[in-house]
Amino acid sequence: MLKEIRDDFDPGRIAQSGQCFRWTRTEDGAYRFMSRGSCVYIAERGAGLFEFDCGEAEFDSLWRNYFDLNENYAAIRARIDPVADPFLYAAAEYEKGIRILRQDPWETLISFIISQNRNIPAIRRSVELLAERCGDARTDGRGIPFRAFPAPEALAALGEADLKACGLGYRWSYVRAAASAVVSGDLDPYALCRAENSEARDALMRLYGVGGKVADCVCLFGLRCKDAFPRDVWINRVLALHYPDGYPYERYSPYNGVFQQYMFAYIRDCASGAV
DNA sequence: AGGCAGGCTTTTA
DNA sequence: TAAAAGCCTGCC
Repeated sequence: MLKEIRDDFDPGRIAQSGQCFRWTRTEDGAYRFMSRGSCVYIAERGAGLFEFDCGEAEFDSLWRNYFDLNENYAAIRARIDPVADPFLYAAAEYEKGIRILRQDPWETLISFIISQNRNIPAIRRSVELLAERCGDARTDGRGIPFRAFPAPEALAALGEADLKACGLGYRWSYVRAAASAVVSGDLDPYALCRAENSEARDALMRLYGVGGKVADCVCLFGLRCKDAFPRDVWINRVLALHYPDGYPYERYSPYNGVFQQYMFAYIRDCASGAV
C-alpha cells in the first residue's frame, strides 16, 4: 500500500534513534518495525512516498498511530530559533525525519528497564532473547517467522536463570518485579496513558528498579507525553557542553521530549563520526 | 530531608 | 579496559 507522507518521516533515522529496539533492515533497504504483535515493512518509493506492506485497515488502526502521523513535526521544528539555539537547530536539521513513536506501554517499560547502564546493541540483544524465549510465534508479511513481545504473564513466569540467560545481568530482578506488578494488578501500564504525566511518572518510579530516567523514557516513548525529557549520559554530556547556563525547558514545552530525541541522536552521530 | 559514593551483571568497542 | 538511554543501598 503506497502512502504519501508530507511531514518529516525517515524510517532509518527513527530506527536508529534508540527509542525502539526490535527493528530490522532488509537487504533491499526496507525497514521492518514491530508493534503489538504485528510487523510492517516500509520502503521508500520516491520523495515522500512510502510503501507499507499492510492494508488500509491495519495502517489506520495500528501504524498511523505508532508513527504518530497525526502530529506535524515540521511545525514542531519550526519552534527552534537558529540564532538563539544553534546546537538544537543543527541537531534537528541533521536528524530531521525522527518522530516520537507511540509504542506499547508494557513493552516500553520492560525495554527501558533493560536499557539501564547498557549500550543499544546490548539492549536489542536482550529484548530479542526475551521474545525468542517466551513471545508468541508469528509470521510476517514476507513469510518470515518472528516473536511478539512477551506478555506480562509470560515474563512473570520466567525464573532467575531464564532471565539471566537473556543477558539481563542484575536487571533480571527489576524485570521480574515489573512483570509481577502488572500481573498482580498493582500497575496497569495502559491506564497510565490517561493519567497526568507527573502521576504516571510517580507510579512508574514506585517500581523496583525504575528511576527517573527510565520513567521519563516510558512517558515519552510509551505514554505519548512529548514533554518528558529523559536525561541519560549522552544528554548530560550535551547539557554540560552546550548549555552550561541551563537548558530552556520552558521555551520548548510541551515538546521537550521531541527536541531531546534530536539531540540524543545527533550527539551520538557526532561521536561515531557520522556527522 | 536530600545528596552522594560505591557497587552492580553483562555486552560492546 | 572503559563505557554503556541507571538504580539501589548505605552513609552523611
